Amino acid sequence: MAKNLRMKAARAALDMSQQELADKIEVSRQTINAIEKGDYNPTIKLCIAICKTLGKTLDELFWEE
Amino acid sequence: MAKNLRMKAARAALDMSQQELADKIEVSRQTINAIEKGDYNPTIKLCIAICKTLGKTLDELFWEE
DNA sequence: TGAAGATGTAAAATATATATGACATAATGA
DNA sequence: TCATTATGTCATATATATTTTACATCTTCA
Repeated sequence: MAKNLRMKAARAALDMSQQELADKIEVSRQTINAIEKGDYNPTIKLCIAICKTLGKTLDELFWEE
Repeated sequence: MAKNLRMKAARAALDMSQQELADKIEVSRQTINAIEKGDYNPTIKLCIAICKTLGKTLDELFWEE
């Protein structure tokens, strides 16, 4: 999978660290890191939690043409 | 998790059985059934494959308010 | 009737998402 | 210079998504 730069950008726009995002969603920092890096194929539930925390929708952060 | 009736409806609109959808995506029929039934927390990759096959987007089939 | 397709469901096995702990490096500020 | 924070990465362990096989019910059609 490719890097998720949209997620990284959305997080940066809120001045939030990977650790802060991980804490809010209650997952490990490594999970957030791996998703942004493109190593993981996260579950829809986690994606939705990330989207809500970052104020984005699934299509905005995770849709692929 | 709640039943995914939007997915069920989108599939029905294309007159596609769970088996046909499963074959196109290359997963088991039980996986499709479980997702529609709400038993599973599928991966984003699988959700995207389902969306593309059904002509919908992530927000249309999997977003939750 | 009864055969076949569609769906729901369950148990056991396998694949993989995620956690935990640890270490390294770069950037920043005291 | 040093301490701290943010990030990247790895190895091992655990939780859970998914497969496989199987069986049951319901509908529909020959």
